[in-house]
Amino acid sequence: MIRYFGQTRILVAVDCIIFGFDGDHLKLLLIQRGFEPEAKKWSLMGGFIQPEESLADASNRILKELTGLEGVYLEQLKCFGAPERDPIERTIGIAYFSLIDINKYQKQINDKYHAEWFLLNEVPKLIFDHEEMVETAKRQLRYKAALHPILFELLPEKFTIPQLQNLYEGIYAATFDKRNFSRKLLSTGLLIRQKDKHKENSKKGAFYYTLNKTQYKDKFQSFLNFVPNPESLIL
Amino acid sequence: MIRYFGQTRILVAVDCIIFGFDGDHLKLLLIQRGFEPEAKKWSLMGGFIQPEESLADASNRILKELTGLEGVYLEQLKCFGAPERDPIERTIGIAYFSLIDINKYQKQINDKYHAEWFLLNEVPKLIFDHEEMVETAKRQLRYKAALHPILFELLPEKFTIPQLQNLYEGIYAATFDKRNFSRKLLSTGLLIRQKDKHKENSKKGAFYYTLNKTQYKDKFQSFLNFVPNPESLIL
DNA sequence: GTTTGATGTGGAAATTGTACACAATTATGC
DNA sequence: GCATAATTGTGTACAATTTCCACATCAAAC
Repeated sequence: MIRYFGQTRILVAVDCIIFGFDGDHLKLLLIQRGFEPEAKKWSLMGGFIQPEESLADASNRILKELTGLEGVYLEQLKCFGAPERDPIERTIGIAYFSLIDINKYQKQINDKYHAEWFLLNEVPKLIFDHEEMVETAKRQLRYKAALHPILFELLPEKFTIPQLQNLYEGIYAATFDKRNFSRKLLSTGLLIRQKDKHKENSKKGAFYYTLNKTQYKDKFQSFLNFVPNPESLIL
Repeated sequence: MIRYFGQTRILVAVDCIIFGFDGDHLKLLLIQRGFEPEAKKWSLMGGFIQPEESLADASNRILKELTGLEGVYLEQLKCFGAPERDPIERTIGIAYFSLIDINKYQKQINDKYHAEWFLLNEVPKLIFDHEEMVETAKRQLRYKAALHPILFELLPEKFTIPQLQNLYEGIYAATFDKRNFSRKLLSTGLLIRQKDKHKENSKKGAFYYTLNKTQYKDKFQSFLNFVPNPESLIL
């Protein structure tokens, strides 16, 4: 078999930053690393890419192996390649980020796997450069969510406008006027109002909405400017 | 030396998509590949990453070795990892894209290196998945230029508003109202009007402007909405 | 001094974004 | 059963931004 001569071959890993939303707070899914070095330390979901699999295949496989998740939102984020990022051996790390509805997967994650959800501002120390990856992912999430309806990936099928606002406010650590917020969201045509109400949070109850998936696909690439006064926020 | 056991190590290459603007048209810098396979075929600037260099170092080195360019705008674009993308041996390709002022580097590129500029819509067949890389880079350029003042990286130090508009119109294959365009650009505070005029294109001459670099750094991350009617454009 | 081709500028109308306050609902406790 | 309290849902006035549109200016070339 002919190969390129005189070049160094390197390990390539995929690391997944998995964000979830429990209705109140944004969370990050972490795992205790199962092998040395840094075994038992908290880490992103990661694994080496295999000879015959594409990057997307690898990230989906790793997500499935370590958490059981399948068919969730997964997007390539950035490639990290500092020579010393893994002390054992040079490894290129390709970061993917994923958005999921926590409740949908709560059980399987807790039961079968040793993954655990952490509040986004209570993330423990992570191995290698994983904290930098998380920071990059948070920035990307804030950036993209300001323009595109990406946050619906974090919500259950049925959700309320106050929940949605809660999510946006959490992500930008800001408060938005609810009249303007709901008008803006409704004007996108992305929401379909349901007949029933969510009654846990208030006596009056809040109408459920579902996502209009056709609109979602059509408008995903448009600039929708979900965030008011973006100049005043840190994206 | 301890290493990870039982994992496959892979070649990792960096490929640079280099855009230039000659005052009239957007162009792409290509090189004739110097080794087999596909020697003499047109290719992006690429090379394997070396054991001790970071990804950014590698892309800068490759740019310098193949074109002499240094200190230009360079941004990581995406990682391409289909198993069969290089027929000789599996190689991960990390694409970077770069924006330069053609005229500033015209001589050195032509003299010392075998690189050549192609009109963006007359790009020849490229090796491997390089055409896909170019398409991805074009999309990213259109996306980012709609929001951030990135296109100034393509212009010489002194430029005119009609040149600038020409560039935007080329990138979006659209025409913009020049009154609105110049008002919008001037309102950003990014432009400093010079005393002298560019006289080649008209009898009247057009004022030169330079970039206000302080404003440029400050506002680079803001959403500046350079593009009118973004809904009607393909980004 | 007339022609010509590109440059530079302003104002009206429409749209979008922002600020702001009060009524509706119903479980709860008295 | 009635007042309370917590949360939801909605409208209007004003400001800012975006869009649309047309004419005067300049200087080289003739």
